[in-house]
Amino acid sequence: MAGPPESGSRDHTYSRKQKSLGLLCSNFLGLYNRDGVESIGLDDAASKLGVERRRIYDIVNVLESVGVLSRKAKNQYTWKGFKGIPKALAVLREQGFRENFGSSDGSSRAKFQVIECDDDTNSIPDTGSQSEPSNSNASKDGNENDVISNGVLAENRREKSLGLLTKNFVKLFLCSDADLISLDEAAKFLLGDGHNSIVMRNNAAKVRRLYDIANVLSSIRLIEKTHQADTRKPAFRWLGLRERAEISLAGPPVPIETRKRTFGADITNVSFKRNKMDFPGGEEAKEMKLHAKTEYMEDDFHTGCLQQDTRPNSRSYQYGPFAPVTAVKGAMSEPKSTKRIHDLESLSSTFRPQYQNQAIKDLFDHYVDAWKSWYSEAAGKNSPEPVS
DNA sequence: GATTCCCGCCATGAG
DNA sequence: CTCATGGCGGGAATC
Repeated sequence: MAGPPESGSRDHTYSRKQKSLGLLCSNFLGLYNRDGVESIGLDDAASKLGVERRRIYDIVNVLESVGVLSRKAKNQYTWKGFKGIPKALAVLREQGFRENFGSSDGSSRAKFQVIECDDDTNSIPDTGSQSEPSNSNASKDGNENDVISNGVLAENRREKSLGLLTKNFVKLFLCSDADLISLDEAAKFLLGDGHNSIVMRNNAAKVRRLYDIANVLSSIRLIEKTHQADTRKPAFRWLGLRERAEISLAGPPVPIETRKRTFGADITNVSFKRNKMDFPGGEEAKEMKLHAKTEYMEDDFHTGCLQQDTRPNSRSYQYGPFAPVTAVKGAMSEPKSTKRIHDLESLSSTFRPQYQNQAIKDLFDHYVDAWKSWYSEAAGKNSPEPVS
């Protein structure tokens, strides 16, 4: 059973792309991105998609970082769908600013929270996500007996790399005005520092993770793989939530591979600095613009919002080289869910207090608004919006 | 030759 | 212990 599933045919067509994470992710979405789905079993996914679990972990980890999923229990994930993305992004953005992502501090060297990696001692004990300032497990020297042996610690332990890497990667886009980041730059930021030195070595090794992440995010269409216009250097372009709707609407199966630069018809692609980003360089390099890009979501909701699988026939996903595509946004034939809107009201008031930032608060209001119109438009669907 | 990145070994952690 | 999770990097397919 090991190895590729020999189809008993002269498969000179064997290609890695047929098994790429991106494609697998697309199939994954095709499988679960439809109404009624609310929980996902890893075994189920693995067997249905015909891959080993290991791969499912990869996908699920990055998807979770973007809010499409969330772990519920062992082997069980809660499906949130694309509608979970906006909130997740807002949170990431806030965190990003809270951290050092957007600071123009002269002596800021502590880039991200973790991930420094060097030759020796890989994987520094992560400082844990900044989920809550509550914990005070200062952990003095010596041995700290277990503190709160319930959950908290576990969560701390979790989130090692792929998930964290994904989050940081996304923050990079959200907290800067750059919509195009080259692979090199991203790697430099996520792996080490701008200091030219050792980093080079592990760089190559870690970059592999970047590819993994990029592939998954690409299939979600949050980003797109391209090249810098002038240089042929590979780069990632942030698409946010807009492209997605259009693509699926006009959505030909887009093989995720032949796309090279198919739709270069971007609107905001007019003039981007030909001189590389301001990332590399000296201390001044870290001056990312603080003006958050707020538009990355607003437009989306007006443009077409998030699409949901609405195929009446529930066509199955495919294993072939073609992405099944997450169907198109059609008309749901369900009665208006006025009730849903009501839920959102309370939902919003439930979440609102969480944000201290006025900006975020406003943003959130915007989402809620968008959600309302979206729901009343799409109606139907009986997934009980998982709170929190 | 350089990029891209799949495969799966095996460390680590939960139960 | 077993099983679930997921670093990590060798090395092969692609460019």
